[in-house]
Amino acid sequence: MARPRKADSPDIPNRAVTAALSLLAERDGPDFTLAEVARAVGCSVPAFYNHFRDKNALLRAVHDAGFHRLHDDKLALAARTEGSALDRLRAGGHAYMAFALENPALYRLMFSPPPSSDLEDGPLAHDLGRRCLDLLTRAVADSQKTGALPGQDPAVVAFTLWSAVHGAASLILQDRAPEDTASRREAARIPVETLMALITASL
Amino acid sequence: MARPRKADSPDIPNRAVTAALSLLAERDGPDFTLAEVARAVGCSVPAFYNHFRDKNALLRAVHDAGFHRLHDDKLALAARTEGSALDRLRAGGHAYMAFALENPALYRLMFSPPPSSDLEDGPLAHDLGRRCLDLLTRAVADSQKTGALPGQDPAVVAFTLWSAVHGAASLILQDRAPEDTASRREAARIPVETLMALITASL
DNA sequence: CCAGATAACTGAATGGCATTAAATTAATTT
DNA sequence: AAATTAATTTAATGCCATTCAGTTATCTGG
Repeated sequence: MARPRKADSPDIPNRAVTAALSLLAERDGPDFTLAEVARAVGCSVPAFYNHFRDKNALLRAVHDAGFHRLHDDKLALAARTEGSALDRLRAGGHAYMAFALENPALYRLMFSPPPSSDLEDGPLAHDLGRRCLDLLTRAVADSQKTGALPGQDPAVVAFTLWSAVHGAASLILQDRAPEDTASRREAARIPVETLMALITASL
Repeated sequence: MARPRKADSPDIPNRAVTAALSLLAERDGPDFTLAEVARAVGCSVPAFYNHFRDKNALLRAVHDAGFHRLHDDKLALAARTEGSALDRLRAGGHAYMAFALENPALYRLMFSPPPSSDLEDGPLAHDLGRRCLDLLTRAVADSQKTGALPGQDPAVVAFTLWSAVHGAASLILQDRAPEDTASRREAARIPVETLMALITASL
């Protein structure tokens, strides 16, 4: 099916994803039109359909690209940071919030996954999110070795912490943080520190 | 502007909201068409525009109705439950998760608010969510009187807890809970209990 | 009860946008 | 170089929100 294209061929799929990422970054809303993507890529709209089943397929590709970025650019970096296990947990939390605030539209897309009209749904998307969660689970397990969170299942704690930072990011991006927080950056810092305080209180 | 209508008039706005709530409950996706709403209400599509500026205005009304339900049917009830402050906190958490699981499409709409093409944006929507958050803040403050969470700002803790349950609900509705949880109900129970364990550990 | 004003309603456009269809061009194979 | 296949394009098609122009119902004051 995927006949090799001419070497200097525009490589429409990658360029479409890149263009969509740019459009998401420019606008605040998650809505761009296929015509815009096609114009940015330099092809006509129907040509797009030779590379993606439909618009949702593109959105899902962008969704996956977002998780790759989150994992590689932020979380993996934070996990490699010097310091105690709890420090890495804190760094990961702040890195996560920073990613959400820097890429609001992309973040929203990553967590309002477009309906998969495709049969092979779960595998990749699931694995990508899973890899991010695994990073977190490991940090939790390491923290437990230092005495924190005694007797808890690290996977359960990791999911709860992920829920908390995701929920906070989601609410802040909707301007639903308490109105007395001066800036989004501050609103994003507070829940992470509060969670860390809860965790250290269990020592 | 709002000329009083004939007494037996169909009261299109309320019926439209009710119809939209039904459609959201039936379908899983958040997408219904104005024609469907109009048919359920028993009027033509353009008649709809005499009562709502546009479709987003209806979505915002449904959004608000969702917060009313959440507050009145669930959270206020849980806040009145017998038991210690921590028990009420736990009951509120479970009630919140139950609401999300029972009304998935409505819940998603409540937390992906449609763009407000209306100038008077924030007040009501904000106040409704705020009232829910206030309930939670009060429960946290009461819990602190019994020695939990010493030295923390109750408003900050409340927002963090809300973030956590909202994030968990959001992830579970996307089938992003760890795949080893047997059912959604169980997946919804676990994060609330984990948070309660963290809180009681601070005693 | 009636004439005029005003609001609510309806069927028929309009227009944006995703998706398809039919036809054309380019590339690859033999 | 002819034939097969893939990639692309222009021109539909269709769904749906929104708007128009005209019509009917309701209310007001005489």
